[in-house]
Amino acid sequence: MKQSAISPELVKSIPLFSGLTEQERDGLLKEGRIRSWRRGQLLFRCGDAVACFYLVTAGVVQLYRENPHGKQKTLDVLEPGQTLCADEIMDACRTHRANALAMEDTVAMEFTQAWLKDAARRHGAFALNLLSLIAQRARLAELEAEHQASMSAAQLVACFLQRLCVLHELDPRGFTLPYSKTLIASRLGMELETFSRALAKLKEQGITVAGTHVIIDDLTRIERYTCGSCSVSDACATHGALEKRTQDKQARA
Amino acid sequence: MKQSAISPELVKSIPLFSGLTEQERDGLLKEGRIRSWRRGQLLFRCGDAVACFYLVTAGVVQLYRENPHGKQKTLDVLEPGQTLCADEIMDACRTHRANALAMEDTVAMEFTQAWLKDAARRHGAFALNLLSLIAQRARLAELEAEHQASMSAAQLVACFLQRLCVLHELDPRGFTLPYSKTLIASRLGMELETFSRALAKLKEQGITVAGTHVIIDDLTRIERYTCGSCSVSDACATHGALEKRTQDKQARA
DNA sequence: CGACACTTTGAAGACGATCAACGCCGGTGG
DNA sequence: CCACCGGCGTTGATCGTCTTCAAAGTGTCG
Repeated sequence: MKQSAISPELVKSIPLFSGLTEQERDGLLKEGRIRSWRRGQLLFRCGDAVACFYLVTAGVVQLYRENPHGKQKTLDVLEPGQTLCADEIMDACRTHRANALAMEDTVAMEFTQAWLKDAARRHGAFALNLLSLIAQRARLAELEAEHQASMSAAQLVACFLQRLCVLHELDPRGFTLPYSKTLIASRLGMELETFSRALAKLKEQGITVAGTHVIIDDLTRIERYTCGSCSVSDACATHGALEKRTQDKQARA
Repeated sequence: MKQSAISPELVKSIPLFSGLTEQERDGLLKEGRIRSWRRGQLLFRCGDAVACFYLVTAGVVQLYRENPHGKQKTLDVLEPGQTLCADEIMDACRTHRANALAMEDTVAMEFTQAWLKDAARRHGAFALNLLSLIAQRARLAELEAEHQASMSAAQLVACFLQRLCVLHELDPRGFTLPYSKTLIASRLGMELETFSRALAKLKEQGITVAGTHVIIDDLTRIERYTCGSCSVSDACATHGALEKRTQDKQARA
């Protein structure tokens, strides 16, 4: 196999394979099958039997679910280097819990379930990497759930924008939203109208949004969020600030 | 070590060790240290450095967190045979994300982090069991988050009671709540008052609660919840029923 | 009996969802 | 070139649900 679908740099940057020798890694990788999807196609559908483990090598994949009323909630947006279905395979549950949609033309490597389990069984390092991956995803999901429960819409949006800024290495003094507002609202689990109104409130907080252009005044304490923390307010600078403001407002009234 | 803190039956029922030989299992277990806590003591505190992996062998442990306003949210209630901190150890995060409180006099085996990682590295079966454990916990947490977001308080309570009934093998035609209402409300992420009012609404739904005594009329579709599913309404019998009722009511008005 | 923890009930308020209307823009077709 | 349309986002008004604060009820245990 002369030509690979995945660039050497991308391979090296994937934590799942760290600690393996190049031979081990390439041996594992060559068992994958390369597949492509056009923008708008589904990689799999919620309720389908879980069949494969995926490693995205190009494009963007949206994971979303619809609840009984037809409302869509976006769970995640995956970019090259990220993986799908590790948890669904390890978990006893046999069906997909979400839809996976190619938001752009997408290429991914596809592996069998047995491949994933064998790799974990055979290579101790791989098993630990996989454990770490799943545990981290679980922690983030947990943190997010706590945020949803304890923060207002405006606080959630502020958190999201700060995090976006850090994770995508955007300049806080001025950047363009990488996703549509509809998608972001869905990702944050709120209605588009609520999101829109939240943006207005943020102007007073030092976050200015006009169209798709964003300016964040104070990004000082942002690292705390990214690494997670015990207290939610510690974890999110803007959360604390807004909190205090709200209390002040109540005190005035 | 003649006397063990853990009964042979309990050991055999722990999925984490399945697929290992008895020698392997006992070899692993004997590296654990037996510790006890009195009712009301903390096993560890939110923010502490993660130090150990625990296997509860007697008693009850409450995992909870407090948010910035001092509100407590109960994350889980652990009983003998269950484990603590697997995810926190595998995850890169180095501090506990919750408090662990002994709700009764409690005994647990304590293992080092290195023990857990070595066990996963050395024993393929153990690694897969651990992956399965963490993935399942993550899935349940995700399901719960979705429930929180899409169901009313009454629906959440109904789900909880049904699940309680199944998991604790209680007789739906009449059983006593194993926890205080305050604890359950905290577990469900709602205020005690909201919980109390929700119970009243459930009377019309075939779930009668008087004091700590509960009667559930229809438990027919309960298994669907336990095994999880794509659609939330599929996953929770009462959710669907209440949903329809609400829509009917709106249609009438 | 009285103290205390736990629970219930009432009334008010905050917040987000929902419905509806409108503005903005890019594309398509006449 | 213009008219029309559809997707996207904003804004206003209303409504239901949960939280909050307050008060009263229930039970147990000394």
